[in-house]
Amino acid sequence: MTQQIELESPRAVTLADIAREAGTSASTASRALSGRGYVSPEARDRLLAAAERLGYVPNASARTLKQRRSRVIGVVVSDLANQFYARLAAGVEQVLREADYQMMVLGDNTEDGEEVEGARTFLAMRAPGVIMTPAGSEATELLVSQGVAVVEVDRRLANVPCDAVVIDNERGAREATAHLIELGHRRVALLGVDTKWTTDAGRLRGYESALEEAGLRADDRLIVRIPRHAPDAEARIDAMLRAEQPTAIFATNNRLAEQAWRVLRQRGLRLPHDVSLVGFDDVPWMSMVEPGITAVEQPIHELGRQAAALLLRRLEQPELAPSVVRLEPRLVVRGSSGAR
Amino acid sequence: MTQQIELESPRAVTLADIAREAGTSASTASRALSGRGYVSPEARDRLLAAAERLGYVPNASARTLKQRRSRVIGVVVSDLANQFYARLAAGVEQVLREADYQMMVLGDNTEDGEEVEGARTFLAMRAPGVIMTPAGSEATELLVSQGVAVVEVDRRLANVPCDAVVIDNERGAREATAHLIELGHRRVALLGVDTKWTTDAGRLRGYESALEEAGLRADDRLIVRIPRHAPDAEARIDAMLRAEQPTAIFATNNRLAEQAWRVLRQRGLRLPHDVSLVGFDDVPWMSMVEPGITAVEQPIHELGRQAAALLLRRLEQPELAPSVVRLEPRLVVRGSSGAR
DNA sequence: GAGCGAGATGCAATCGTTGCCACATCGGAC
DNA sequence: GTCCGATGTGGCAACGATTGCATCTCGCTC
Repeated sequence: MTQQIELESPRAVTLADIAREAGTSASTASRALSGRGYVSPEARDRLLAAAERLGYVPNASARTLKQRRSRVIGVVVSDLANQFYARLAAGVEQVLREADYQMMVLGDNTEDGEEVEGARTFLAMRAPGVIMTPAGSEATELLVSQGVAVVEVDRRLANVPCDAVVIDNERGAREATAHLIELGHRRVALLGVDTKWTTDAGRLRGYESALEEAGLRADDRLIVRIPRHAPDAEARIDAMLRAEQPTAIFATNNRLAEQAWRVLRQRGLRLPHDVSLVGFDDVPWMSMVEPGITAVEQPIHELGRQAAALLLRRLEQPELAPSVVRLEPRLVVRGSSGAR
Repeated sequence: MTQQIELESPRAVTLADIAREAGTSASTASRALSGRGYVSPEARDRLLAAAERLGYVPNASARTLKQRRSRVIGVVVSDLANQFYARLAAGVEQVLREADYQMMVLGDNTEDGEEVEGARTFLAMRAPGVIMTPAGSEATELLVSQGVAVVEVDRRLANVPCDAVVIDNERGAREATAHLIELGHRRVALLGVDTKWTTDAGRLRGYESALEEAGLRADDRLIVRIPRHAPDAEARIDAMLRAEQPTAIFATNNRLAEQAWRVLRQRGLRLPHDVSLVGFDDVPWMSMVEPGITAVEQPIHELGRQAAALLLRRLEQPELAPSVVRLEPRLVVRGSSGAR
């Protein structure tokens, strides 16, 4: 209870301290603790004991400075509060941790400049690699030009060669749309994001190709592209519903699905009786609401794990040709999609 | 298209490089870029231009090594994939970013040792401060003993004095329980976590005191304490429901609420007709299911923001007495709680 | 015209770790 | 008895930014 708290933070224990304690030089201490180079068993034991006794914690900055690269992997996601990105980050962390790397997350690259800012931060820290869900190509290019390994995940935007892990968006969207068409729907609205991301493009393509296969024409008025963070997203969805009277909606991400769902509820429209709804990206609430929401399930955790694994592989073999891993989504049919 | 990619990563630009470029010494370059000390306007301009031209990125490790502290704040949360922690981290990041600090998240301190491991990582990086939702007291104590500022958030576990930001759990739980009692419930079950965390203790206390105020006795058989990550959580809840036939359930976190909800649905029990349900921590699905779940809403984002703000304050004024900020929760009544 | 302080700059040391190099020792091979 | 390779160890110079101190030049004051 009368525990004495040191107000002056004691200067941290250094290699020199434990070397002195064990009666060796700092070089030998370094070798003993890092396991590189020759050290006699006796010296090693003494040094390890001394390190333990003094509570030695190696100074990461000094090591990074000397070795010119750290063990911190940068991770940039668009929005940590969105379950998609949070689960992705969790997957990445698992694998990195096993390989004894640290993960440094920047959780919000919504504003364009921030992403480049983040890249600069990772350069400053001499991170050997960065994993990101890119918002633009600039950051990736900067990093790659400085010799940092980059893995793009979920979408691809870079104009320079780099590894990537993505979902087969086109196929997922095609299956979702085909499912609605099979149920008899002919007026299927698409809610998309107004970006140049490959996710959106792929999902749009899948939608269009499903229509085409069924001999239907895509109708531009049924396609709503909403900017990220648009405050009037729900109003736009509502307006389209009123104007176009689609019999089904395909929402291409979990946010849009939620917004569409809220609009439908507010309007008193019944799922699937009045309108059918299919989402892309299955999140927990979709299996909890009544009826459940039919959705394209993505292996998000695996997406993160693979991205980390790919990055680690590249760090070991920098000369490898860039590879793109494509993971398959899966349509989960629930009650929100019904026959017309 | 024929873009040449440098395979040998060019050694990064250093202060010495831009000093040479501008015809000054490295010292002057340092002063110009950091804004500390005298530099003539002309020299400054030349140096800034040179830095810009060469794409200078300061080496964070060198700076940290020399200054003996970094600008990285460690953040440790229990489970990034849980919306509670993800939103907390998002709040923290916002404030840190404004103050030009980096956030380093460790997203999973479920296993006891990992937390201490994380603390060691932050020590190695010479992080000036750490924010965490502690799982044990060891990590905090280690950090504090080494002069690192620590803010505990959501719960308090340390045996050493440190700042904290918490929710008034007792009050939230009391209100939730009182609400059920007012509706006529006499057999209110409590689903808690089997830990020594102050969150659980506070919520349990609130529950008990509400019962007491109403002249009721807490019945141990109605109190289920489930270990974190117990695989049989739903089975236990189910067993208690069958054995004790409570008329209402108070689930003290969002996971337990979800699990209870699933059990009720599976059993075909109707909310609130057969059983009432109130949760602690309002997450999106609770307002989406039908009926909506009555829940104690916590200002999570604010919790994160305050924790970061408190940490920043302490970094500026290390001598300040530790303070504990208590934020107020709010009961949101929805359809899942009804009259007995 | 001596003295002083503000303005501006560079030198050199330092932060803690690593790794190259030189040196020492010893057993064994020729 | 050399010579050699395998072991072990310590010295020393980096890595790149910062900073206390010394230095130097002005412009002023008295």
